[in-house]
Amino acid sequence: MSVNHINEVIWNVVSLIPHGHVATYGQVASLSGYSGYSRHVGSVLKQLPDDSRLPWHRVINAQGKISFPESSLSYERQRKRLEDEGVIFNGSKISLSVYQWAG
DNA sequence: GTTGTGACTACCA
DNA sequence: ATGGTAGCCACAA
Repeated sequence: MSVNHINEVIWNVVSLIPHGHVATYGQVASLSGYSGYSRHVGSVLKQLPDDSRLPWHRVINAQGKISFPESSLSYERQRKRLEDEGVIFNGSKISLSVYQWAG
């Protein structure tokens, strides 16, 4: 499979994450049909333009946290977007109830 | 071909 | 809970 295809399915899966919900990099990779490509998911999101309409902020790591240092601006940006959607944070971790959205 | 790197994970002490 | 470590896979030097 070409890399183009991988990116396309990843974009598609990310776009399907419902408002107010989140998915892990691993989940996105698996649902895209590319289990084990979690790191690549992060790579794809990193390359998105700032004006992208993709809900990249709904993708978090397996620890239920945002994959940015809490001191960073990126962290603040992602966290604010999630909280604006009603996602609850327990410290730096996200409430478990929002994990189930597919399957 | 090798090495280092990353918005990752699972496992183990 | 937390830090270290070893897999993981694509990509750029």
